[in-house]
Amino acid sequence: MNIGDVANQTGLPAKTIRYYEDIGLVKPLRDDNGYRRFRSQDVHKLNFLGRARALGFTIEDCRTLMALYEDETRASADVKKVARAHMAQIEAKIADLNAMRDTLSHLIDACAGDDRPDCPILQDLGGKA
Amino acid sequence: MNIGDVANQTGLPAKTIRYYEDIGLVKPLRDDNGYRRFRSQDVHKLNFLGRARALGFTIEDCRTLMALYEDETRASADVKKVARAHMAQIEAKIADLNAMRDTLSHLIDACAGDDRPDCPILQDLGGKA
DNA sequence: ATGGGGGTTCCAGTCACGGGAAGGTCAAGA
DNA sequence: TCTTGACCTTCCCGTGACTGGAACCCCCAT
Repeated sequence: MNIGDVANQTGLPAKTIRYYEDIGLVKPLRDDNGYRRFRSQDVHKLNFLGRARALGFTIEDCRTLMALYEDETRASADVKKVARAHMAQIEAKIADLNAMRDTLSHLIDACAGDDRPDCPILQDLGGKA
Repeated sequence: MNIGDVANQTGLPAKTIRYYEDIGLVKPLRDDNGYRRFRSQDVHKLNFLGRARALGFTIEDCRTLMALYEDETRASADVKKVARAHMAQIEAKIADLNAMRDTLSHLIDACAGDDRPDCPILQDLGGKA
């Protein structure tokens, strides 16, 4: 399979696939004309990567997870540890965003949103007073 | 005030303050020795920027908000519009993160986390089967 | 004169790609 | 056979909002 077919199958942009090769996540073969030739195991890896990325894992996490995936003697505890650390990050981010949303929500509610200049949003940003 | 004092007062790193000058958000004066000299209005602006950034507004949003802040003839509707657009982005991100968290949570719960290799997390990433 | 704690500029790196240029390759149709 | 157009290749730059670090200047106290 050429890169375009793989892009179609996996839903990953060709650019992304080339990038993943660049950083050593996949190692497709090469045809005589220089085109990348992807075996089914390459496609499988790319699907794995796509799913892991969709769950928000960093590339480095993906590298780790892939290594565990291919290591038959892994301990599931190691996988779980990576996943838990990642979930902690996600939850921290959610908490941050929720705080922002709450503040913004209050400010937006308090703002008339008409053609007059008075604006509690700007007042707050300007240091309240 | 020199940049270090301003950094202390605003809580912004000196690097960030220089960056903000670079991109034209603040325009401190210069002493003869080349040092930046910040007036109180500069400090005020930087505090404004710090708060806006803490609410997650992009730098471009900050630029817009600052312009509105300094425009006495602004309409609060314009401010509200910016804030609402930003809140929509935040909510979209929260939704994404919640979806990830839910999926991750399930997978983590299903994983024994012991020294055996069987792992539903990797199974899922590998395409379930 | 020396030391230390300011300040300055500029360059490179972050993260995970995306855009676009310049050019090679291939299969199909006129 | 020639040409068209859809592929593919590499390479370099840009993204956002900084952060780290090098190399250097300035000022005050000892």
